[in-house]
Amino acid sequence: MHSLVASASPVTNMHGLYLVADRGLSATGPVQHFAQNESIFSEGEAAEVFLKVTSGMVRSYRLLDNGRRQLDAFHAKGDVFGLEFGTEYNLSAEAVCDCTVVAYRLPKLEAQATIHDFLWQQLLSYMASALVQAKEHKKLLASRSAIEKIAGFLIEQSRLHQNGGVVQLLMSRTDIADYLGLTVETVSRTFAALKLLQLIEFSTARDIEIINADGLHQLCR
Amino acid sequence: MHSLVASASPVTNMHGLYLVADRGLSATGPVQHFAQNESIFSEGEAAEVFLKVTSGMVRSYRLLDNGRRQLDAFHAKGDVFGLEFGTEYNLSAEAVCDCTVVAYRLPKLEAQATIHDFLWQQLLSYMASALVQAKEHKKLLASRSAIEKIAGFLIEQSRLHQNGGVVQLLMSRTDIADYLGLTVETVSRTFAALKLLQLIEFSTARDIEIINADGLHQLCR
DNA sequence: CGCCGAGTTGACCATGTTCAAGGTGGGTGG
DNA sequence: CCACCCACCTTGAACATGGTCAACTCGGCG
Repeated sequence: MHSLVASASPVTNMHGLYLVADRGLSATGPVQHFAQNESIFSEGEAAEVFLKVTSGMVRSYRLLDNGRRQLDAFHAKGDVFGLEFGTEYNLSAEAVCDCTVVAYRLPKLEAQATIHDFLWQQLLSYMASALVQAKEHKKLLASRSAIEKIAGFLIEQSRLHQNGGVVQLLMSRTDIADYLGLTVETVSRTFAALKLLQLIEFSTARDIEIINADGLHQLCR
Repeated sequence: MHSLVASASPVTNMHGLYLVADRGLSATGPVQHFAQNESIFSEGEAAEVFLKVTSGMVRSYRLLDNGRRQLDAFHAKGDVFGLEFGTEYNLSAEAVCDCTVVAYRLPKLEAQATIHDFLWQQLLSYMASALVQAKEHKKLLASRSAIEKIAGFLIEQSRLHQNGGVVQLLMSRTDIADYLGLTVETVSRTFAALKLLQLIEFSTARDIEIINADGLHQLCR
């Protein structure tokens, strides 16, 4: 389903909607580079552009009054982020690792009449991708145990960053914790538990080898 | 923000997008009625139409292999649901209480060229609403304690179903539990705790009077 | 070498789940 | 009209899980 939405060639479905890839949008400038942990935009800033990841990974998050941080999403290559429906960004975005992004600007209000069908389709496609991602994330957040969340998270990541059976995690344990609503300690312990169960293997903390994919799937149901 | 998206008159924002209410869609038939707990559609069925609530409330949910149920959303009057980007519904939908809905069908593939701008805007608006709702839901699911979740849930509900300071909950404790990733027992105990803290009051389980709204807001941060 | 951030591990404690039992209220049938 | 039922809600006690606090390891880097 996700691949459908992100597909480069037009595809259709029962509702008759085409979902297409980049057409009708022009970048506002060259590709921008951001160093690890560098801020891309912050909550409350004027949302003048939206962005697409061309390499690396971006996290968008919200800081709560109580000092906790909630990660809303990880954005990998090809993902669009910062597309807002208010005048300001309602999340902050930072580079998870060194990364590059392109910025886009929508046609101005007065030019709205000239927005073409394929641009609407384009926007709709971005929204649909975001919605699918949000639903996946909700599935993880609603799990009742840490082991289900981490198993689900690893499966999610393995779909994106699989290099010959090894999943390259670009984010820190803290990032994972804030994404799943857990603490760093629990994340760490749960990775250890999965290793004990012989479902995964790892020498370095961020290169996870999936030994038993079926077992992982069983956990996250 | 939510009100912006659902607004009946066109509004604009920094990105220059109009978000509009119903235009360009025709219902496939008369308003349909569903009795409490009646199924509207099920996961896996062909997604031939999408629907809008005209009265009452609908829940969409997913059943997991382990027997648990995850509520994806409550849909109140005006909310659109069942708008899929695959050929089948990926959730099931049921009436929370007696309710009425209208069904819509998108123009067929061959007629796609005739989809007008305002229809694209319309669809985009639905997607945006769904995305905003999903983000709110994620905020609740990521909370670390039951009391934060319930407080946030009550605030969410009070924005929809406030009748003179009293929030009318249309759904059961079980529904709330499955929506927040808790057990019925915890939901019940947490309502009792909020009552003890003098933040809410209730004689019947589903008519919740909010005594101290500020206190509730403080809890969910 | 020493520092520092990231990750891990342990012990203790708070919170939520589980299992079990009891209330409560609306609806039905005698 | 009352008695009964059943679904829904509440409450209690024991237990499991994850959070908290603290110490320790590891690897990179000046």
